[in-house]
Amino acid sequence: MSNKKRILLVEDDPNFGIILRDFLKMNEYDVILAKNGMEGFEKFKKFEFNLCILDVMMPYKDGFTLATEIKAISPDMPIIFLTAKSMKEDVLKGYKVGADDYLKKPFDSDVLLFKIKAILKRNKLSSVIDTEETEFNFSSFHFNSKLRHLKFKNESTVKLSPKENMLLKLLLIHINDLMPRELALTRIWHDDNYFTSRSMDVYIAKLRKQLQKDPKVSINNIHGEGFRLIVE
Amino acid sequence: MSNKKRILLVEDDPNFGIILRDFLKMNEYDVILAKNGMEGFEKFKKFEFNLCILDVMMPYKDGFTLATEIKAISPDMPIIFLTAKSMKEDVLKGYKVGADDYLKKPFDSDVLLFKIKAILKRNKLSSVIDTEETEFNFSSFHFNSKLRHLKFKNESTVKLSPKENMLLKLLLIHINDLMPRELALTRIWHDDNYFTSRSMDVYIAKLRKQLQKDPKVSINNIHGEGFRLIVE
DNA sequence: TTAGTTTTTGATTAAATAATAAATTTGAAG
DNA sequence: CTTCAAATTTATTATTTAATCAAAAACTAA
Repeated sequence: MSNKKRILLVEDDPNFGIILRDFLKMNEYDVILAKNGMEGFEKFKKFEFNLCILDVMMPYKDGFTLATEIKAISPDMPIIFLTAKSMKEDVLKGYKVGADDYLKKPFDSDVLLFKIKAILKRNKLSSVIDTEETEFNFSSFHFNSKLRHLKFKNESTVKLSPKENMLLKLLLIHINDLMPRELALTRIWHDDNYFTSRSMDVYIAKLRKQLQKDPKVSINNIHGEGFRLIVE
Repeated sequence: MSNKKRILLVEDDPNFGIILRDFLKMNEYDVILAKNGMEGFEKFKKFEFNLCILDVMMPYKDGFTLATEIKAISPDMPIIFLTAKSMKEDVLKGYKVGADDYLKKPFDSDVLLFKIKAILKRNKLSSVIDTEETEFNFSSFHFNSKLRHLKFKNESTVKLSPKENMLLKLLLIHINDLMPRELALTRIWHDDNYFTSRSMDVYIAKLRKQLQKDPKVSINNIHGEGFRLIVE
């Protein structure tokens, strides 16, 4: 499992975009590149990111508009803008939209790396007190996703691995409803291929082993679609 | 009582310093102006601030040195550097020292206001996990983090080293809950790499040795996440 | 300076987690 | 009913993270 930080890079100049993507990859980041605001927003919704680097001037949808849409979904998503211009209006507009930082092209790549590091560092810390739901009760189970603990009735607590934990959480968010395969694969494995799909099946099996303690709880497969956590 | 945010402004050019101070005051900030690094550090120790704005090039003590001293006392104090130069080395040095942002003179005052606003906003959150508490009682232990004393029942008091002390305090703030590795590494070691992480493990072992006196107290690892001080 | 303490470093071992492979079973479509 | 893709399961291997230990280095106070 890689716990590299994940960056969404949206840049319409293909040459610059690809070289920047490769540079960031060399520095231990997982990077998804999109070539305009439209595509960037699709990628943003599909995968999970720790940081977005957005070019300001792009066809179809500019960086500011995209940033606004991203912030509507994830208000705390850190955003760095890249721009050729450095006009006051643009800088201010960027800060209004909630930019964490600003880089004027051409920029020094080491400076970019430091900005990324600094921003990710403070975001990690603020997540300590984040408001995300961590406690779930369903049937006779109690589940704490921060501590990765699953407890059945008054039996001793079972520790879940990170992947088991995330998968159970995703299933619970969709409780009694379809949790699409694709969703888990893109959110947890950040990829959707034969092997990650097999891997996910292994984890479904592991969760089933835990959940079968309670006859009222089960994970159903919906052939070709995904899974459903059923609680009577 | 005024709940204005308090800013320490350190700037050696008196004309520029005074006009900047007045501009910030007009914008509802309480500003203390110091005219060099030496005086800035005195003022910093004397008063309490929410943000520091430091000129880089100053006589007696430059901005970087001052920032380092400030960070030694208040690791989370937000700092904005002002500089005439915008050389790569300076920018990088600033980020290494822990700058939150950087402004090249001459800068636009509205941009500065936005940066201040953005930085104070995100720092408000992280201050939630700051605590002034110095006395902790847990199970049969009594811990005084100011004196760095740990006492078990009526055994003689054990003196903790500074690092042991800070680590125990962080664990206690998160008692029975996850204390993320990264939190301790950034708060105590100010860096997050292989070696600081090893060092932290050594200190966890040292604390465990002390805490094992009480069977009701233990430090659990949560693989890949951090540690948990458990008190039954 | 020196002795004592604290901290870092680096190697080694152990434990936890994840990926992969393969054999088998299930389900849907024609 | 047959066939093929999808899902399940178990076993094995690989990777990542943590614990431990001891020596070296850095620091501190007399």
